[in-house]
Amino acid sequence: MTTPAARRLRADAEHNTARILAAAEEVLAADPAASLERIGEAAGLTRATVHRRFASRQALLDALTEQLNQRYLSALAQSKVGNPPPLVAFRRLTEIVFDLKVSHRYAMDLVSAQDNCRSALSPEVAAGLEEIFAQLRESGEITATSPAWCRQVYLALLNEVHELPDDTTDLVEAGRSRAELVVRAVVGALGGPRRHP
Amino acid sequence: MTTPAARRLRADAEHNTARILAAAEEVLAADPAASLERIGEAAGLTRATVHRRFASRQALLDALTEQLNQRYLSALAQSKVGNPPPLVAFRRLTEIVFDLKVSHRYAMDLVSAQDNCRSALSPEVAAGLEEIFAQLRESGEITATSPAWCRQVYLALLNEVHELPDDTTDLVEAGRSRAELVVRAVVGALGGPRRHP
DNA sequence: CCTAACTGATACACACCTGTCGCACTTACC
DNA sequence: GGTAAGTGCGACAGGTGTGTATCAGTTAGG
Repeated sequence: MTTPAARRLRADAEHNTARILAAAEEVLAADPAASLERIGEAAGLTRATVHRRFASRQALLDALTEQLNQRYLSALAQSKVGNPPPLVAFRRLTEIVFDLKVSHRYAMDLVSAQDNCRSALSPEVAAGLEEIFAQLRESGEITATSPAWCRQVYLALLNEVHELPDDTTDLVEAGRSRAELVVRAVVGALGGPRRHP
Repeated sequence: MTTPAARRLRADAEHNTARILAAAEEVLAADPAASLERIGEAAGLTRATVHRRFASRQALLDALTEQLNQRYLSALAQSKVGNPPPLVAFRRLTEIVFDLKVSHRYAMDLVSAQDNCRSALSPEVAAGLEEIFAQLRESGEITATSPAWCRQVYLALLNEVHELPDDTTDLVEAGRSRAELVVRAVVGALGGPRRHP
């Protein structure tokens, strides 16, 4: 419903909707309470045009979350090409999603922030993540069983690594990328080498 | 500066400031954009009175963060009585802070949400946490070295456990409290039994 | 090239929040 | 019990964001 698509938009109009979404992501990441005026300005458009593409502020936000869910799905698909071992797939996914975190910070916060015990994460994405963690568990990488717990820990640590200051002493220690740091932390948090006898 | 204290308030007035703070926590936790009117209403007071106690909305928010920082300090002190081993102190701290998370959810989000790479967490609290993690590292419980990383991972996982749905399958598995779950996850994430050779 | 689609500009109505008064009334506290 | 402090009520001014509408000008696309 976010994209009525009753009739196809003209090419430039469709291009502008993309610019609005990009501008919204950029502006709202800096200030979640930014007005539609500032978003339009950042997109090089007028507030009126923003309203023409998105009936309300909420509609714009919904479009942002939908866009992010699409990229999530794409990331999940990409991580599974070639049927790699679970840990490799997980690492691939983390690298892609980490880039998403950089370019879609606000949308990710929006999706994670549930209003009433309800996450905006699409069921398909949730299922994809659940599958990843199920495979990690089957191959003995983790021991945690609750899909919700695995998912939340993953997204939370991803978030923290992204907001980590630039004195990356821990990264130097590990000598790897930030994605690798996330993978290790998540695996550790979810019971890597099971420690309770 | 949050509490001018030029002259002591009358007893009932001071009592009302506490009610305002409590109401603010409750209302803002449900809706971070709630108006001062609704906060006053929840406190059984008028908006005018809220303005009398707190010059501006920002002043009220500052008072909330200051209050939370005080409770943080208290929690840190409580966790260290009797000079327990680091892991025990850490577990105690987690239990207390977990209760804080329940009763001061909005304030904790407020403190964690840095506006410009700047956390509202008081330096004293940050130092206290750093000390805890330093002791955990010295006793071999964790391997991570960056204080910021440890702190962020800790608060993030605490947050996720709190927002965990009620189907606590993982808790049943562990057979322990939620605080115990946090402790294990944090220790695991921060390199419990060091895994890289 | 010509029409339909799209945009910019502007204005309006509406709603909400903030901050500040002033005044009558109630309450705490010496 | 009397005084000063505190509160409720109402009102006002100022600001900001939202959503809608109109109209003239520009651009895409058959």
